[in-house]
Amino acid sequence: MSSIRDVARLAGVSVATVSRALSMPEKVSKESLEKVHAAIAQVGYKPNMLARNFRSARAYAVVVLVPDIANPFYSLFIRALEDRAHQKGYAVLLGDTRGTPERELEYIRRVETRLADGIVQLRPSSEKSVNSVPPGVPCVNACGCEYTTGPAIRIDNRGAAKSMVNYLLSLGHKRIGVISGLKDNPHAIDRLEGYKEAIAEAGIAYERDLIAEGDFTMWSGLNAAFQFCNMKNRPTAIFSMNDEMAIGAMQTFKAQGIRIPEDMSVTGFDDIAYAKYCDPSLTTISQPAEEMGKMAMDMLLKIIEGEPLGQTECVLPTEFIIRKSTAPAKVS
Amino acid sequence: MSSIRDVARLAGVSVATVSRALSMPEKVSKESLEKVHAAIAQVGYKPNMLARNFRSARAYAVVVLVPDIANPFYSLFIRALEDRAHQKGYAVLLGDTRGTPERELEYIRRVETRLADGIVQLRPSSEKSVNSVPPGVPCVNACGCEYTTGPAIRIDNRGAAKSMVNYLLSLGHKRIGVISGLKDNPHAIDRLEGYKEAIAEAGIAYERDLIAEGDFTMWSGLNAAFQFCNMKNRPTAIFSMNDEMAIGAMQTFKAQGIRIPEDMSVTGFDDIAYAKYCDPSLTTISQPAEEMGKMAMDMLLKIIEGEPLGQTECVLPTEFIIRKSTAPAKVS
DNA sequence: AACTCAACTGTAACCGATTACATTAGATAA
DNA sequence: TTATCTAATGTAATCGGTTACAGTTGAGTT
Repeated sequence: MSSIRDVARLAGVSVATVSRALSMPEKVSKESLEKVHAAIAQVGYKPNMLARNFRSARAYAVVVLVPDIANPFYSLFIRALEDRAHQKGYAVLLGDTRGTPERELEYIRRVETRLADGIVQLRPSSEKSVNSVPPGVPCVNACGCEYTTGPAIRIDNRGAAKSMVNYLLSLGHKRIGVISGLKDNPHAIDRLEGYKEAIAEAGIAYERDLIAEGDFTMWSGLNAAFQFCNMKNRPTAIFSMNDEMAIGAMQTFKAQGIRIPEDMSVTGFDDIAYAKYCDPSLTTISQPAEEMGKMAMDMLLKIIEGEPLGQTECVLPTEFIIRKSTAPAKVS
Repeated sequence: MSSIRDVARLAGVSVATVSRALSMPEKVSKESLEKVHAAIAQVGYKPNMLARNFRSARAYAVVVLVPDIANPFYSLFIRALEDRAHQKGYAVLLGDTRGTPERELEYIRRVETRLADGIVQLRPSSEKSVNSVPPGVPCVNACGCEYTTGPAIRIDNRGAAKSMVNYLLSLGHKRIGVISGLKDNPHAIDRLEGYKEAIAEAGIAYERDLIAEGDFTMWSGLNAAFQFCNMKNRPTAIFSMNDEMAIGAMQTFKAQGIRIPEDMSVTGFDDIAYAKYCDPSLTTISQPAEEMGKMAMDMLLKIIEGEPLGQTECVLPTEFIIRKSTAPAKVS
């Protein structure tokens, strides 16, 4: 493999001239430039970026810590993140943690050992979080919650949940079931707050039985729905904390002969691609996944490059999307 | 930031001893080991992996070139790939190409400039492919086609397609429509071959009108289905070349009052998570995405580390999954 | 006592780029 | 003519590890 010295020798110039020809050509005479380019072409020289990065003490790479890349909301976010990173000359190291603290730590260590310059965390980290990112490690939280500390890009989970529940209330629903994420998941906490606020303002008492716990997978939504099917006093609407669980729940309801939306309204959260095409299409909240990905990357790069960031927290607007899975409550 | 020399000075040993204490502790005396570890703890030393990688001329990273990470089949594959890479101490650089040749080239260049040690290509590269990976760049093709050159992990697309069409034929269907990928997509080519073989063996003539072209997105499947709805002599079954298009097509059919599977059987390909939960659940072919991800990584690492690989092409078995979207043809 | 050997340690070269600093040549000004 | 300046170039240090090689020590052998 040819190095800058081979090129210099062949071109009859010094290594400094070759280096300058590549990074600041305006400082090099036309003749030298030509000789250098000819030599580069002749030996097929490709600069060793590993050496360059080592010298500049920058990896030009960032880690994206994600609980599960197969989750469509995350993959949309990551696609936008990668796009922006690429524009800025950074690589994206995929860190699929599968929710295990060890793997999170290993990826955080990658930054400490200089293999990456910073981290975008998609895992919702709360105060209670075990592995907090050590100080000095550039980090941006995306998809965080209200209690997230440090730079963050997020949505108003509580407000969005509240508006969704208010919508169901406005359709005449009085008993509204919830399919939640894991109890200690910060998103689940914030969204449940929104639910509680909405029903409280409508003068409806909070019933613990109406909350079914899932884990954001379709399968868990499918199971959670059974809890409602077998109830003596069944809710007439379900607020699911993401689309996948809502889609799973709709399968269960349909299989049990419960029609959607005639007998049961179902709502989701995220607006994944499939929400539009499932049967019936899903009323949901759209998160600006791509916008969030871009902003998270921009914010992280500012931190890495030592630029001041205007605001450390950025709350992006959500969009309310009404489709066919919701209808007015039947008058009984 | 502390370097190995700081640690050596503090511990009262040489840099070589510190280095050895970390990478081959059995070669270092107990006393030195203790002094070194104490010094490391005291100054909070973290080795600079950028320097290590530079010295060893290895990035310990691989690029995964993927047309679209938001595609659920790809994200499953990548999750398994990342898992294996992580086990072996390699990072995964995400290269979402969005199908543009420039971005493919830029990621290939990352390997040439030593920022990565090899490439796993998910983009189906055929002979005609514009940007072939230059010789000397370790590369494994995953999800390739029959004409893929070089090391490859793939499935028998033609055989799988043929068995699916044979199944539809066995249900009594005579007119079987196809929702294809883009005409020049290698998967689409192989799978169409399988379709043609199956109907030819059943003595059915190939009709160009029965082939609708999509692009593997749900939206394109939705559109393609209209082509069949408006036909005077409608097919009674549709072989879609992936699940997403099949799901899109089912939406169209249902919206047009065509019942599935009573009036129309629909089949998919890939067995993505939604295939099981959509309505009706989809008869499809399951690709071993995770197995493929692992094998692709193993194969690439062998190439990178110069080990001989037994076979350069590995064809993995698919699984035929019958669900509720297919039924016998109505006797007319 | 002299020799051999193993275990451990230290010195310094090395990887391939970048870049501070020194040097040279040629143009311009005094 | 000499001083001054600019543009172009070269020399060599540098980044932080790894590792070849040489050296030291002490135990075991003859």
